[in-house]
Amino acid sequence: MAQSVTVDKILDAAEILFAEKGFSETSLRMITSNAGVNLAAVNYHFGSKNALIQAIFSRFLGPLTTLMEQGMAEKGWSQKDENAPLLEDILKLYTRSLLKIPTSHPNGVSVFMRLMGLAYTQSQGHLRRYLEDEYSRIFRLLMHFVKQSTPNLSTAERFWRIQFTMGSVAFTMSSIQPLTEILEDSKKAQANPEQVVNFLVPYLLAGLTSEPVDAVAIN
Amino acid sequence: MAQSVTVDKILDAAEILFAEKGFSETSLRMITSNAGVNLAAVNYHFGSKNALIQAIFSRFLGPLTTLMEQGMAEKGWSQKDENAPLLEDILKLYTRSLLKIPTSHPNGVSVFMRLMGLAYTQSQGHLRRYLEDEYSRIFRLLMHFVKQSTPNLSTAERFWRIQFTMGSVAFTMSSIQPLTEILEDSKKAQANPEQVVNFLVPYLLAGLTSEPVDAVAIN
DNA sequence: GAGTGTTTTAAACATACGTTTGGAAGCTTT
DNA sequence: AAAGCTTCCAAACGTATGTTTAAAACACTC
Repeated sequence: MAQSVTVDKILDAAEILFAEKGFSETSLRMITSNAGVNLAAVNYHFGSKNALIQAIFSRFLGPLTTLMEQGMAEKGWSQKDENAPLLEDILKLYTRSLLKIPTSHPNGVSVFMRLMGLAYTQSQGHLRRYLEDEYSRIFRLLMHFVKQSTPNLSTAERFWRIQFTMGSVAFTMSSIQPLTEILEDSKKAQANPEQVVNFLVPYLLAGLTSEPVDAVAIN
Repeated sequence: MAQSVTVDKILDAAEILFAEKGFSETSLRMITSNAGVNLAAVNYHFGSKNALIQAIFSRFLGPLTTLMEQGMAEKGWSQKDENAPLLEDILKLYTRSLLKIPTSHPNGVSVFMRLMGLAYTQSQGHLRRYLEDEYSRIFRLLMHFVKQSTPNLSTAERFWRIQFTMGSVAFTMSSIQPLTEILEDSKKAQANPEQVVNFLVPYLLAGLTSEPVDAVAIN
């Protein structure tokens, strides 16, 4: 199980293919032939296709959560603390952490951004369970801060605004732009991740902090 | 090819299953057994699984585009017109049209909202081609109005803001909430489509109309 | 009610998939 | 260099999939 060359070749190839085509639409034969390894290698090294999918997610979700926890610690955020962080800082913590990963990562940011989006939309039961088991703690913590920093929102409106926000993020991450090729400007708007995040954060912030529709909650 | 009972039973069952599990994850055997028809019925009536998928999309995309074109006509919007419609009205036209469909539709709004989301995220080549062929006209028209009504945005920033917006919409429509079950409040926030749209439109509007990051473009 | 076209049915077909197998090849340790 | 472990490989396995077939059942016209 030690970091073999084959394991990495499989991970690199699978990551790209999954991001391009989705999980069910990508076969082990495509992956192994792209990776230049034997078909049986996946089952030998990972056990199953599902386990491979999970391995791919932990390869970047591990570093991501580490970076975010470090960031929270540096800023002195704590669950106990009464003072809420600024919403803008929460968003920035997330996006900055995301942008920090790829230096060590073979396939660039956009690939696992797209994977992140797939994790939401492809309903793969095993993946959902795995992600909940492994990463729900940091997710809940983040949500705690969001809740703290938006006290003027009703529970329902906050829930939906978070939903909308995650939608933007997840979708933006699908840089493959399935339908949106129709937009004539899609070629002009080059997909430099940092630039995109520059646009994204203010956009989200405006939506999240806009005047509530609901009656203000006591919370 | 006339509207047979079998055809409708297949469409109704397939719609729900596709929305729940995705296209590749739903087999013709699931569909036909849920619909209570013979396995061969799909190929007999539709020709192929892909054709069935397309048929499902035209069943609600047809009415949707009709409603939107009617709405545009009523408001007197025209491609030639110099006066841009309000961004808010564009969004409302879309969401209101969406909410108007289900009266005639067997499976409620949220099902084809979810399908709409799938259309973006599942990259099914044939679907993309089909949607582009059939519905790119109305889509481009809509984008024309959006461009008109946001003259202060640079091409790049407008592109990305539209991208973010479509992400929110597509994702919101996936009401199955894969990962978001983690949000404790997900049960409290009942998914009444009209209420969701009430939250959604102002949220999107705030993001779209917020102060540009880019230098203002001449356009 | 015989004849004609349409729809339904059970069965089979071909193919692609994830997984397993048993032996060969490659290392490392002795 | 033999032994023991790990990794690789070609082949096969079982299963599930979309699709096709040919006959049966049905519906309707004349």
